[in-house]
Amino acid sequence: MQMKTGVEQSVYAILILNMLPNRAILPGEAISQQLGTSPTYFQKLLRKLVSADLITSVTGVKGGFKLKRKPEEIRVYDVYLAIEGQQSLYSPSGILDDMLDLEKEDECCLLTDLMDEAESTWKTVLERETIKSLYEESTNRFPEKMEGLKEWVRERMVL
Amino acid sequence: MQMKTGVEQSVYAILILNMLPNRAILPGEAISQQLGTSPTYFQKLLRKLVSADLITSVTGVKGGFKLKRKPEEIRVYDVYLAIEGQQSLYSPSGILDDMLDLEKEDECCLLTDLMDEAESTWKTVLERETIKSLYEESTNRFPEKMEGLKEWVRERMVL
DNA sequence: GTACTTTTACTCGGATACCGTCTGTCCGAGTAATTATGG
DNA sequence: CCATAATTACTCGGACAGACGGTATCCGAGTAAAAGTAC
Repeated sequence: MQMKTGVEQSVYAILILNMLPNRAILPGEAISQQLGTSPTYFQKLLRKLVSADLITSVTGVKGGFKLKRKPEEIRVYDVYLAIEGQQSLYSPSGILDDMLDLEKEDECCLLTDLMDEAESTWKTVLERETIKSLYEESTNRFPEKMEGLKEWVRERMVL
Repeated sequence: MQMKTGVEQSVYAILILNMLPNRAILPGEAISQQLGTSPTYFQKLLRKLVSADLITSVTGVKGGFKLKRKPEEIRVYDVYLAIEGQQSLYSPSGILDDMLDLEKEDECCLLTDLMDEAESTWKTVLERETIKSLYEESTNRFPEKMEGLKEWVRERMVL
């Protein structure tokens, strides 16, 4: 039970896209280069983020990606959902129903309520943090390093 | 990112072992039969529960398993730990360190704090519920069915 | 009837195979800006 | 100089290969109760 590595990559990718000036765009390969991940696989992650309406894509020459929402409206949980999907961490298998020989309408899983609640509190924490808050935190901790990254973005962006 | 099915099986297995009278023992195969799972794989789960000090085993003829602790001292989280292991759900990959070109002592992951906190609250919920509380809940909801199961256990137990 | 041996029914733990999912690669198609070409 | 065609640099989405972990099976070894055997 481990979170996919794609979630972390996606968060940082969005953090980079957040450095773009208005209407500017960054090609996917530039981002994957900065992240140091495999370009082809990273493209698949980007498409998931597009499907989830977190970023927009522009096709053709001078194409690329940019944020679709304001950074304060992109929660870490949104990124998680986009990459991992919305299925819950626990899926009951109905063992208890067989053991107790329960009818259809009585079907139950003692653990479901508990697990759902646990996952819900977990989710709540991930909903608190947004790209904006992450961005501010990192610029506070590493102002000059982040400025350098921003500079890099400006060199690679188009439009 | 899905919880292993073994966690649910283990919880129900312990729930069954909780029906044993004092000093009685139940062979692993009887349990797996009741759960309707593959006997060989289920044995591996049982051994994990033994290693985690949740249950004790008796070898030889008339051998089997029984609870090692009182049901109120076995939390769902203990079972989870025994099966899934104690590794955290999120493991940072250090991408940000490379991006910002951080030194060793500055190494950081913006997401670690958040993820750790999320997992912590999740854990807390799983620590609340114990085998005892699950057992009481199920006997309240299905008193006669649970009594039937208890009867089955008495037929299969040894010693 | 007692001491000893054999059988039996379990757990223990390793080796191994299967299978689904995550990771990663490749390719053809679509798209739009840029460049080349022809009049 | 303008219209059109070809090239280029991207995204899109599917097909597919490899790695890894969870699931599942098998087997030999250890253990202790029970059953069998010898005297």
